Amino acid sequence: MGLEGYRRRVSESKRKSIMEAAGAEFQDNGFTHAAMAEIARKADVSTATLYKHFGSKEELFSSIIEASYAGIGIPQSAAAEAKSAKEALTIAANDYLNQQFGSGINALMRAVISETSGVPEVGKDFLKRGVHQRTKDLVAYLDQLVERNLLKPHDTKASALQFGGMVKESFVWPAMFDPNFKMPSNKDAIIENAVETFLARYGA
Amino acid sequence: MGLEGYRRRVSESKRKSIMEAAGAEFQDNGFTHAAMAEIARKADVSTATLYKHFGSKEELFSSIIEASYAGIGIPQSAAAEAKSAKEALTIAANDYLNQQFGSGINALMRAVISETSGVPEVGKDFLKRGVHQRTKDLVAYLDQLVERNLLKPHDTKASALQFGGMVKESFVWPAMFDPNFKMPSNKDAIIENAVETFLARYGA
Amino acid sequence: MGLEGYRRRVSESKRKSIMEAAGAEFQDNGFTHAAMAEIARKADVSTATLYKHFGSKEELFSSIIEASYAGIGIPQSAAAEAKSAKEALTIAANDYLNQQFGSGINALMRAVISETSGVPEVGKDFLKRGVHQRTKDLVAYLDQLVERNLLKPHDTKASALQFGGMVKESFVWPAMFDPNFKMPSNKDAIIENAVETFLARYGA
Amino acid sequence: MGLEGYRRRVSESKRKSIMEAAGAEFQDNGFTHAAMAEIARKADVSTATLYKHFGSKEELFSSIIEASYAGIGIPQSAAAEAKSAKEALTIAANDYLNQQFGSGINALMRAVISETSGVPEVGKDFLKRGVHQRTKDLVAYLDQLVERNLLKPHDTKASALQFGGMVKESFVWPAMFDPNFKMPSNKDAIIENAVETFLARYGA
DNA sequence: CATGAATGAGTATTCATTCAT
DNA sequence: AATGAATGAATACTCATTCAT
Repeated sequence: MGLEGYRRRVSESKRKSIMEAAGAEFQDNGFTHAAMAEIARKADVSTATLYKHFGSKEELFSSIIEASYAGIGIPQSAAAEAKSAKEALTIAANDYLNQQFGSGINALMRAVISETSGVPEVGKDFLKRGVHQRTKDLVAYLDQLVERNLLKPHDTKASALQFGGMVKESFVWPAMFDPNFKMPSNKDAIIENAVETFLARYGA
Repeated sequence: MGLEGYRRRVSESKRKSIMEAAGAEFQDNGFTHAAMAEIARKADVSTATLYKHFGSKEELFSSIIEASYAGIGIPQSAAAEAKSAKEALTIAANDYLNQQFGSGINALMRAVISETSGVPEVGKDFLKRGVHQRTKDLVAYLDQLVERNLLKPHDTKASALQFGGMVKESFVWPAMFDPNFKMPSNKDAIIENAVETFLARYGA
Repeated sequence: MGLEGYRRRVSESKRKSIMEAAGAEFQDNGFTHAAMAEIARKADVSTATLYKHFGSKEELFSSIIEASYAGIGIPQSAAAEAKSAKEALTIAANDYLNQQFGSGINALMRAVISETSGVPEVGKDFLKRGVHQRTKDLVAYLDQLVERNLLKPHDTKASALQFGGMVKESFVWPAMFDPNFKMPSNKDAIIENAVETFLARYGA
Repeated sequence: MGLEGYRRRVSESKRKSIMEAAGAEFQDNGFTHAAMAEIARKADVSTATLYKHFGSKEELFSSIIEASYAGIGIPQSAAAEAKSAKEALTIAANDYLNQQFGSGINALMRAVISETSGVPEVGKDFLKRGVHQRTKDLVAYLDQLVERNLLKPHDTKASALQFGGMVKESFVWPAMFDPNFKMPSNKDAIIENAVETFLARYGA
């Protein structure tokens, strides 16, 4: 019984270090230019071990993408606790951006977009499980605010896209074209401004 | 004299056919997976001729990108002629989307984003001469509307980004992840909704 | 005592299942393309156990080849009991072909031939213990027929090769180049014809 | 016009050296263990040039096989000029063996047999265009001898196989299992013996 | 000026064998 | 004695770019 446990521990540790190495490599070089040998080297395993864990480069990439979804989402409790719609929306925007910029998701998005011509499923999958899922989270978040009468009743599916679009435009979009993009110093002002436009129409 | 003229014409005709071939190839396959040999074949020239005209794949790509900017922009006259801010904004949004989807710019954007890790200049250049330029156009457009008192005086640099973000979110962003993305049937409603949110804050 | 016996039985049973799995794999895929991991999987043992029993792929292959010799040979009694040389030779030819096609020897022969460049000993061994041995059997068989005055006295070492060659030419040789080779419908006629040519010279 | 001619000459010379190198490599190592990089090295070209000439390893192999057929066959004139059936058959057997052993066909046959499990078409093709073709040549040869009344009228399709089988048995068959197989010193006696058995039945 | 054959560097994947438990 | 995870060496094929004519 110690044997199995030992093996599992070792195996999981290797798997983890592979995923870390692969995440870094894919973020740095995109899918096509990432090299399996380099990932193996970074993870300190042989290429054969790499292939034992992940049957192909595509499979490894998918795992990385999938892992990047995990733990993402706006904590819905924030909507319940915020004192005002403005506060709630500011929190949501900041959470979103922190996740986007903190977990290398920007770079992964670029990698996914790169492969979209060649392997459309990857892009569609990402859209569904990543992008759309986050929008749904935001919709639920807004629904709470409506329920608390902090926002007017309205089509939150549409307004969530508007709010998301306004926030992305100044941060995520430029980051797609510039890997060295840094958060602008007036980040808070931009967010506040977007919140105000949103509230001008949907505020209670 | 006549000889030179002949040569120039031949050369320009080759250059043109190369650019057409390259544009198609880059749109179809992205930068990395586009093959110089295939571009030469499509353009009916030798690879050596290709390299006589464009020193490298990157240079050829940049030329394609640059050409894609030309003829792009919202006709500013529309702002002057529109009867209402609503009409003007609706026209602007539609013009933007028609250009984006009609000239293969979506596919080129994906290609640019793909190469951003490897060749950051291309991305920055695109951002500056493509994305930002179009935003500036929109700012000028909004300024006209302010001047005509169809919009409140306000920071049009900020509001242009908000309007652009709301429009892109539902159309351009999904297209980045799905090369087969088609305009949704409720396109007009989405645009109208964005316009209304915009006017809720900035309308005169 | 009981423990040892148990262990031996288990070990022998594993060895047997390994050999069965290996035989099938080598026949299907030849030596080079047979995979040790697949043999282990089929035999339901670990690769390490496989290597405990057979030190290397070559050794395992040799064991398979060796086992394929066992039980092969023309029952010499047939020569004593046959009423005529014709009958005896027909029986010999049929026995030979039944063994060749019935025990997967054709496929193993292909496998041996494949490895002859890389591992010449395997080929030589097969030649000596397989091919030549069967010729010797046939020589002894013919000698009996000579002794019974059903054949003229003659150099049976030479004539055995001639008879074997005539039989192989139409059956074994094509099977070497075609793994799906099926016995032709006129098999009996071909054998009879070979027997007659043989008897034209060596018949009593 | 000199340009095209020059290029063709260079190209053909490269192609020739590739085929020589490939022939040697395939003969030495069989198909699977032959390495494209090694062939390129031997031929003093880059691997890319190799692939310009031959699209894949399989294609290269097929070309080698095909080339090995060319120039093979018994000169039919020998049948017309020989004074006796014995002389004609002896010539035929010797021609056959000289070609078989002189042009590396033995080694190529081993290579073909090796790939038969994995790629059955290669084996079938070889059987049809190599083995069967040579048998047909022999049939035509025998038919001439029948016409000249040096052989009895008979089924030459069947007898050709018998003669071929007797000759192969002592020379080609052992060579399949032993790459270092050398012609035995009593080669002439073996051939003579086969001829005599043949003539015992089919001689005029 | 145009050609296209040649280059060489770069990469995903497989498999016999070993070794810590 | 048995396991199965880990190894590392080996290999076909592609593509941007150059150069002799």
